[in-house]
Amino acid sequence: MGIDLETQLRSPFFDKLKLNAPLDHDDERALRAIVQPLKHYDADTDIFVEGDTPYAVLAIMSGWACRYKTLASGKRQIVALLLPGDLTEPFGALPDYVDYSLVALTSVMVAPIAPAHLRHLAKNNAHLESALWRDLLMTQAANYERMLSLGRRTASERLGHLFCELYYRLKRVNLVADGAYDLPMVQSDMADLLGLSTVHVNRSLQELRASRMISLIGRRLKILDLEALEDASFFVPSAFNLDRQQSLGI
Amino acid sequence: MGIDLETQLRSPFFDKLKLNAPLDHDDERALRAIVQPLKHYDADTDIFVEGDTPYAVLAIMSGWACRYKTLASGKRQIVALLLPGDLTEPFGALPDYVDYSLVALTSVMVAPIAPAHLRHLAKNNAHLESALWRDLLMTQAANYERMLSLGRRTASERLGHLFCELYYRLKRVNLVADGAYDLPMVQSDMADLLGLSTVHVNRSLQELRASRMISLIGRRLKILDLEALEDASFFVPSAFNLDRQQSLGI
DNA sequence: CGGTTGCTTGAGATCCATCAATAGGAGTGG
DNA sequence: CCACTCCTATTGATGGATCTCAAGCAACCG
Repeated sequence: MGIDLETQLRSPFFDKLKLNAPLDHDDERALRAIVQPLKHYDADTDIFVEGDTPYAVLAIMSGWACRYKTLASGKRQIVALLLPGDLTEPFGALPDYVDYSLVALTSVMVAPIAPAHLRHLAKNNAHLESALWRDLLMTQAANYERMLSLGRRTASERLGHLFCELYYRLKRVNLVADGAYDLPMVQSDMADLLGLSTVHVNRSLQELRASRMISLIGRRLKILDLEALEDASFFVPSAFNLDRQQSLGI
Repeated sequence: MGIDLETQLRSPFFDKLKLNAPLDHDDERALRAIVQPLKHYDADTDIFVEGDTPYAVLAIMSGWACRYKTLASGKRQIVALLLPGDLTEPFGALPDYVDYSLVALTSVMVAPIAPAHLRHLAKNNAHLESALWRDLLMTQAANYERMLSLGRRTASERLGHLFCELYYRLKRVNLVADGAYDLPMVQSDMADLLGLSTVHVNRSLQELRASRMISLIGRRLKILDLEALEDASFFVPSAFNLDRQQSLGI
């Protein structure tokens, strides 16, 4: 219950929930009470792998992680990017075993939470319940958008769309400054996320740079012309912003 | 409360939930009590379209529907197939508006359910709660598999994988007889689902027929060699069967 | 019957993958 | 501080998977 934990929990996870429903200090305290001691994972280490039984739902406190699946042929597909504030699983349940792997893309701090505790909390706190469901719906919406990218967008559209998505998701948790954010992925990661080859990611990246919509130097991505990028990649911000009202559909 | 409604609700939706947790007649009755009058949609009619506010979570009682998104360029991507027993949305929440459309692929009967009622029911019935969450996890698993297909499987692998997926999903609700099931999709639907062109779906279909793994005549698909088809399309049944135990991960 | 819808086939174009090689850091050890 | 290695980014050349365009054909239907 020290300042340390409080500071860390206050950060992205609770902040993001607060965008979904009016939560006050009591809600925050209730949530904090069920968080287990934070855990740390080094970059490029597995959090769990295919076949594991997850020990808790993890709230990402800092750093990036991703969920991926592999084919027997060796091909890899990243199916979700987990950013600060994200939950690794739906808040109310844990599978007995997972059919995918979770890996830390950077050094990561996570807050393990027992889904049974979260469900219990939600049962007695309508605002929190609403916020958690809303978060789940947004995650689903992002999944559908990714399918649309994989199935129907061209390579540079996929890249552009990804950068827009990250822009909005990171802005929600205050990780965007001056239109720029850290992008701790190598090109082969982007390839596995977007269903492309590394070489082609490289070339598409150059297109986006050439048309002056983004700059990517080191691990820093800057969006130079958001509107143009959105148009070019068929990005619709509203597809991610489900939180128009506070109601939860009776 | 007539026999009619009882018979229909007993069918796929409740049956599928029963596979996830031990539910008895009382659970069934409680569930039936919150179902609103069934609604019917003709084939090829919209259930709702982008921008609509959904009036309820719909349990598909019979027939097929699908969720799709479109790009400004006109390209279409089906992001989910909704089969008998499926819920159109996560059981606990409804978005204020949807960024996709829902269309009936065949004549469809749906049971509208208010998520607030479903949540309330779940709060007082641990088995039902468990079954609903488990169902949600399975839906998620199917989504991840679809991403893997779209990103990393070849055309005929995608088709083969789809037929395996449908085989297992339909078997759960007793819609498979003698290794065969009705497939009420035209080739352009499959194309939009798998991120391919209609022409290429046609050609890949011929490959699968030539290798004697399936037969597709009229709207009836028969799996001739399940094992071969699974191997050829990197299908892993366990990726869809999350229901190994009855626990729900504390 | 004419019209529509879905399936099939051919030919050519395009996007993207694969293979292979080079180059630029960043770290490491001597 | 240099030699070495590893990792990532980059570039070129080639091939292949898939798309697009276009046409023909069968089944169905009012």
